[in-house]
Parts: sequence; structure tokens; C-alpha cells
Amino acid sequence: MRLSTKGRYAVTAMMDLAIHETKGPVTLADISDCQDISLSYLEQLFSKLRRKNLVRGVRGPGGGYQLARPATEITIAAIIAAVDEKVDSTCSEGKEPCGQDQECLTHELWCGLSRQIYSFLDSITLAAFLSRPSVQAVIRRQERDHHRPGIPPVTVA
Amino acid sequence: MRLSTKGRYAVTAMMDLAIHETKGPVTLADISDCQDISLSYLEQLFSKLRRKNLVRGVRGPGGGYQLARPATEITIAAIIAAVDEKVDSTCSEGKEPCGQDQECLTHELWCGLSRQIYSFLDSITLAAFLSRPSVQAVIRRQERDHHRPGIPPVTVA
DNA sequence: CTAATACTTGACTAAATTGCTCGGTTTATC
DNA sequence: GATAAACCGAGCAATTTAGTCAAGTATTAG
Repeated sequence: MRLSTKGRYAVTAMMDLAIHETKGPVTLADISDCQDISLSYLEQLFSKLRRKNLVRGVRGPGGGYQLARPATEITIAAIIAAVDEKVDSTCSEGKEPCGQDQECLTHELWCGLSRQIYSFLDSITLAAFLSRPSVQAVIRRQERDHHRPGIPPVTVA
Repeated sequence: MRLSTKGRYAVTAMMDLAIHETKGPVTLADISDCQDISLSYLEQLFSKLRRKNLVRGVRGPGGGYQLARPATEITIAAIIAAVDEKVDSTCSEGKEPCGQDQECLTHELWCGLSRQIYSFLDSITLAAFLSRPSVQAVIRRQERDHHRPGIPPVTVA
């Protein structure tokens, strides 16, 4: 499990999709404009997200991206893992049979911690996060003030 | 809050210190050997850890590093933050007054999540982690099998 | 059909980060 | 004073991040 700006981009973009879920697909160009990320970079990230079945692309005019599954079934951990896609040689899948015992010790300790972090992030779904009152407040405030009017609040099933 | 191999090195090294707390200081050379990290890189990391008052260096022969505070008062978040020391321009301390509203939205959403991750890692102290039964089992197994004999199990106050 | 829209792919690049080598300086112990 | 360790800093190679550019392919409105 790693956390970097890459993961942040992916997560915020997915939040964007979730927020506008009820309207049609969201184009990468929109996200690129709003969040100030280059289009091509987004394309790379979404290519990975699509391969992991987290988003679905809709081609042709009026197309864009949608969540491939309900927001209740997409966890933060899944999003981050999708774009990081480390073979995770650090944990599980030991490369060498662990020569030094000491190395093995700290290795195992870190893995324990790593698993804990992962399951924490895996316990947070997009829907759950977006339905938090403080988050909803932010979303509504933004909605009232600006373009893309009339977007209904995210309704979590 | 970022998570990378750098943070992993720092955390595992701190675990090492905590485990051998009752014996004297641990030298970086020891850690370097055991965990297969270069000495100079460790020095850089420990320089940061020392500046954040997480470890104390003991110079001269027989010297090394010790925890500067009891393991019960050192959290995983503190360790990672010490070595990453991002000015964290992403969160808090807004750089620009946030031109686009949309940008501001996702920005705030991410910050909410980021805070959650941080407080999670901040809730785990070195002592708490090392006292977990599964972790103790790993430590004891390693102890029985190998060098540095007779190291007593970590006792959490 | 045609053209516009939008996704897809790949090659390539600049900047940042990671991890390391090397050389030195202090400080404390024997 | 020799030695073992922490400290310090410049600099470098490899990797990752983030991005550009260019040439596609698929879909659908008209």
C-alpha cells in the first residue's frame, strides 16, 4: 500500500465521477479542466482504473466515464491499488526465501502494519465517504455557488 | 500524509530500536546489515528523526541510537511525517485562495480523507503495535532461533 | 456515410524522489 | 591516541512521477 499524489488524483477523480453519477458520463476533459491535471495523464490513470473494472468508458459524442460499479462497492484501497499496481514485492509473495532472520523479522512486522493500513482504507467506500455530513456540506456549497447547476446530492442506496 | 519505502525504512528501523530498547543503543551499522539499507541513507533518515526528537544519538564507541521518548508516545504517523516532511502544500495552508470552485471541492474532499488516514496512523503507537500477540510471536520466534540471544520481549509499560 | 467526439496506445521527456557513494568532522571510550 | 561511533554535506545514478505529443480506434449524431 502506497500513498502518493498519483493515488490522490485517482481518488479525487473517482469522487468526481461518484458525485455526478446521476448525470451522464463525465469526460476526462472536464476533470482535466476542473482539477488541473493533464488530460493524457488522466487517460493513463483511467486506463488502469478501467482494467481493474472500477470505471466504464462510454464512447462517442456525449460519452465519458462512469463508475463501473455502485459507489457502495468501491473502496479507497481498491482505487489506490489500481493505479499503484506494485507487484508488492515487499509483502506477501516473498521474492527470496528471506536470507537473514532479522530481515525477515522487520519484514513481517511491516507487513502486519501494512495489512492494517490496507484494511482501513478498504473499509472506506466512495459512497460512505461522500455521504458524510461534512462532505455533503462541502458538495452542496459548491453546487449552490457554481456551474453545473442542479446536480442532486449523492444518494447512497 | 504519504506512504512510501522511505516511510517503511523509518518505521522498521524504529521498531528495531524499540525491540532492543532494554539493551544499549543500536548502531546504524547493525540496522544497515540486518535490513540491507545503506548506512548513509540511514544516517539521512535518522538525522530527520533526531531533529523531530524521535530518537537520541549516543556518540563514541558503544554508542548508537535510542528512542528519545517511550515507545508508548511514538506514533507511526509521527515517524512517517518526520522523514517525509512535506510542507504538505496539498492540504491545509492553501497556497492559492483556490481559483476554481471545483478544484476547491475535490481539494477539500481529499483533505478530509487525508486527515482520516493520518489520525488512523496517529492512533497506533510503536508500543501498541509491538505488543500485539501476533507480533510478539514473530519476535520471539526470531529470538529463539538466532544471534543476539537473550533479548527480553518488549515490555510495554 | 461522414464527421465529431472521445477513448486508446505508445514513445518520449522533464522534474522530483529515492537511495547510494564518498569524504570528511566531531565525540566519547579504551 | 587509536578506535568506534554519531554527525554533516556535496554530488550522483536509478527510479518514479507527471506530463507532452502523435497517431490511432470506436461510437454515434446528423
